[in-house]
Amino acid sequence: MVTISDIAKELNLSISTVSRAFTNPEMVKEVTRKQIIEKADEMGYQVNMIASQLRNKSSKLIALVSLQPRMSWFTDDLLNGAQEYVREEGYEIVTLNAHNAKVDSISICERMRFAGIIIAATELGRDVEVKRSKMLPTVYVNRMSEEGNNILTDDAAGISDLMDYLYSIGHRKIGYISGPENSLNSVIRLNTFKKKMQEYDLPVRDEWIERGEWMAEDAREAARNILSLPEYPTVLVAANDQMCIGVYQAIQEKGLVVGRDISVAGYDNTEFSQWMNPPLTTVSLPLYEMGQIAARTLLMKIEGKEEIKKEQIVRGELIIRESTRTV
Amino acid sequence: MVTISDIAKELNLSISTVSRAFTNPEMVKEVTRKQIIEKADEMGYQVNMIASQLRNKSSKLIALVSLQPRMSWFTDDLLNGAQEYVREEGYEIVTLNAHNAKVDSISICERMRFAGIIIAATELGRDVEVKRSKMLPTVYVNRMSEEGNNILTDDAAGISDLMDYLYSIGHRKIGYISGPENSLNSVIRLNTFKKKMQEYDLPVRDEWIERGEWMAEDAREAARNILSLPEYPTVLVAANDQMCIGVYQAIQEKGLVVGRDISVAGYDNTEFSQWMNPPLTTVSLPLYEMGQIAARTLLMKIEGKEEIKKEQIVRGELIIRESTRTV
DNA sequence: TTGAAAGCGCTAACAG
DNA sequence: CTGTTAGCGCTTTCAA
Repeated sequence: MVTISDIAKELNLSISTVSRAFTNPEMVKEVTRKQIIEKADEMGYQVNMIASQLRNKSSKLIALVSLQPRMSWFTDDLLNGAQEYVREEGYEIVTLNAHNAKVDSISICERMRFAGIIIAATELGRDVEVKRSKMLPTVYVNRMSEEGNNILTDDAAGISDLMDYLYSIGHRKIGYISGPENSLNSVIRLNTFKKKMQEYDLPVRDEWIERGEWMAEDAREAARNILSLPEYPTVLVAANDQMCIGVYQAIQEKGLVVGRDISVAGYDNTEFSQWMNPPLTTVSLPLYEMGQIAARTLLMKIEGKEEIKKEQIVRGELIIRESTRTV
Repeated sequence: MVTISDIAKELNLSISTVSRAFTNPEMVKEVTRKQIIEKADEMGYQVNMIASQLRNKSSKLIALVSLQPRMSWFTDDLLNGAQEYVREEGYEIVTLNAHNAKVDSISICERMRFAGIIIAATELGRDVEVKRSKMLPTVYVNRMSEEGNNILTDDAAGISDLMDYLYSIGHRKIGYISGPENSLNSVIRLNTFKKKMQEYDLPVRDEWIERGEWMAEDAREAARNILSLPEYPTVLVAANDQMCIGVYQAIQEKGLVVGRDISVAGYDNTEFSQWMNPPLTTVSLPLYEMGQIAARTLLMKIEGKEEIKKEQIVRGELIIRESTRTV
């Protein structure tokens, strides 16, 4: 493997000059520099960041640690947002998957002396437990942590917007399929649903509230239960998009048509929601933006600049499609 | 930041003993070792892999470089397969996204002196150009490269299996919506389709062959064209699942029912294909397995063991669901 | 504008 | 079983 010393030897220069040609080019005479760069290219030289990091004690690599078995849509959009931001500042992001790891991912980040860590959890309060880093600046996305900085989505505002919209187009009989009890996102969404119902002076009917584990299958079962009642709602809200697939199935089984006979709305704006038939009304998770904010916050911590907010809450957007309609 | 020398000082030991306690524990007396480990914990010590790598010239980090703007399903399953394999061997994978990077990802891998690189391309022959690494062992997934080792999927076998199945359930009039011409996957799939038609002594009717850019919208248009013909096929095969969404839409627009009036089949077995209505018949891309093979191949290269096959072709599986039926 | 030399934290050969 | 020491490749004083 070629080193600056190899280049120096070839050119009869000192290693310091070669080093400077790369890190402080203006300190090296034009012609010498040209020579060095050329020779380096020819020899296939690449700076050894390992060595330079040991010397400088500073890394330009940020870890995005994903707590899910599959990285998928959640990490993906988050990454894009974060990436765009950090690249402007000369950093790069590498993604680690904490699921099933032999050595915990946080330790890997620490041992590699990465510049900082972004932790991404899909479910507030439910993902794998993860060691907190005492060594590296960390920000948490969709996870509450006492010590770090938390970037959260405004689930209450999201459901609130959705409910207002449904109310405004005439819905009064609203069914709800919640996520699991131990997910904070789920709890917030459900509570907001109930709160809004009270606000509208509408009864919260227990038989119209079901619960699932975020999965299509659970929701199909749940929707079947609700639809088999003597009276059922004019709209079914599910706590995430995935469950709406099951809701669509149950509705179809009953010979009804989504968006005509009964409305459906979800949450997350996952990619396939636009491809459903009919396309699903939902609330977006502002992942791209959360990624950017996470990145900005992390870089501020890394560079030890200003005081940073403990919590930043980002609002999603109501996306109206054909699965909901006026009654 | 605490170092072995800090621990050594606290304990009145030499740094070598402390170092050994971590890397060659059997060389250190039981009690001394216990002491060291305890003190290290107490002080929050984490080995500085940067320093130890500089010394050892060996890394345990493998880079998975994704060439797509979004990592999504493709990289995701690949990663899971590769991860499972390398973790057994004490390696860890970090994912880099090459899209829009300021510094090319391969250079980053080289500069960080990672152990090796897995390059993941979604489309044979179409993704971003990427520098080849002269420094690090590399394997390519779904990308042909002269120098590296290539892990490919058997598109010909996949389409072949699908066609045999369609033929066996009575289909003789088969339409095809191809992907773009400059994607090798697409070309192989299309050519296999034609070859099979000839094999069955069936005419390849040009008006029943359309082309799209892998997108649902293109395929909707394409399917509309085919369905507006005086005579149309009993089954539409699209070169990927994503396009089947558009095919479903076009069929529905015409008042027909997928799986009853006309059959549809795709390719890739992307996650949502099972959630389509009706669930889509398709051919799986064996990404998990390809990930494992890529990992195994790469580790063999890294450890310089046996001779390695230049190309490994992995066969996907025909997945029969309700979108196709006997005519 | 260039060179000599120290040192980042760690490992391993060598000596005890 | 433990300590001393050289050196991995780089950056950065300091001196020329």
